[in-house]
Amino acid sequence: MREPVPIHRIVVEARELFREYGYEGASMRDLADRVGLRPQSLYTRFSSKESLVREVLALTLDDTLAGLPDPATDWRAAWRTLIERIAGTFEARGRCVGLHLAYGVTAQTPDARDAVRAFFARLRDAMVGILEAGTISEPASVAADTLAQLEGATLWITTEGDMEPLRHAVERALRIGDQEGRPM
Amino acid sequence: MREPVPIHRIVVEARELFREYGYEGASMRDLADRVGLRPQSLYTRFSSKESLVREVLALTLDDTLAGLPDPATDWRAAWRTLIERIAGTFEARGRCVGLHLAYGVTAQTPDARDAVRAFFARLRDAMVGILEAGTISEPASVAADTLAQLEGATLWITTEGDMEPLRHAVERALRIGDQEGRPM
DNA sequence: GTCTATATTGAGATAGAC
DNA sequence: GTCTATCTCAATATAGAC
Repeated sequence: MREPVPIHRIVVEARELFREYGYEGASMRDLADRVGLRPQSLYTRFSSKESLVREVLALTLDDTLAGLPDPATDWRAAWRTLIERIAGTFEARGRCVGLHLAYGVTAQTPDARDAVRAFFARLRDAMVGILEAGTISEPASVAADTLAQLEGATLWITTEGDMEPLRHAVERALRIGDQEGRPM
Repeated sequence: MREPVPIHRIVVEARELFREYGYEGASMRDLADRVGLRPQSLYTRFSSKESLVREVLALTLDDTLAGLPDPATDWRAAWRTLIERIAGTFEARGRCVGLHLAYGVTAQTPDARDAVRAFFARLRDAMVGILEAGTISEPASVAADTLAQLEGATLWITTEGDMEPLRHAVERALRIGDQEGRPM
């Protein structure tokens, strides 16, 4: 009798594969190899490869938002922590699993597509909540723009290993609210 | 005797497939169906699926840069035309084939990876040339940041159909040089 | 929960006729 | 340049024993 592989471990490894290889490029075989199982055994834990997308993004959203400083107490601390968590992952891993999946899921995988949409909507909504606590004007627009700028900067990490655009995006994000009304 | 399929047509269709489905998700079978050939026939025109990446990106770079206004004469016209070409494609197609390939090519496809690197480097260099004609400070940094912001905005087009972040990125790009020294 | 065995499908690619 | 025929491999997924 061997120890069952913890489900959390499987999802973490699936995330690495989706981030690096995308939805189509990641295989159940590769995932099985990483966790020391036969590919068939994964199907007793997950009904399909597609269903893994929701699990991966739920874990990622939790990693990103869990234990943030309370925006009502110190919105700047909450904002800074969130931005640095996102950017920190991009620096460490070189790219964003959510963006790779956003581009990679299609009409053939509607459940995965819905999970991706929900992931980014919730992330943006969390950002909006923080910006509202800081009485930033047009928080929905600022949140979407900020996330887009962080995501876009991963282009240069993945192609050239250049972190500068990401750092610039972080600096712009952290300057939000310094002087309301300043053109961005 | 039937008319041979023009090679340009094959590359254009391959671009559509790579943009929508990524490198792994696009198949030679799908491409053959689109151009009315058997999959095997594609191999008399292209040595491999991987080699299509370079063709697709060469065509895209040409589409993007051909016939731009001369920066030496009117750098703002050149800049505006270039930004609007890039953003126009993103609006029309919903996403960027270069970004999808940047995330999708791996160490297993080194030639494709190199083609992607070269594509973005040349695009950035073209932007740098225009900004230099406008005596914009730190042109390399501004070019990379601008392209990153346009690319990142496609996240919201692909997930929610929201064009606003892209339009904001365009507005920021077109404001470059309005007053040198202004914080971005 | 994991295994062996297997089904099914589709991928990229090559050989040789026309 | 395109075709038919074929090769080889890997993908997702299921059935049933332990």
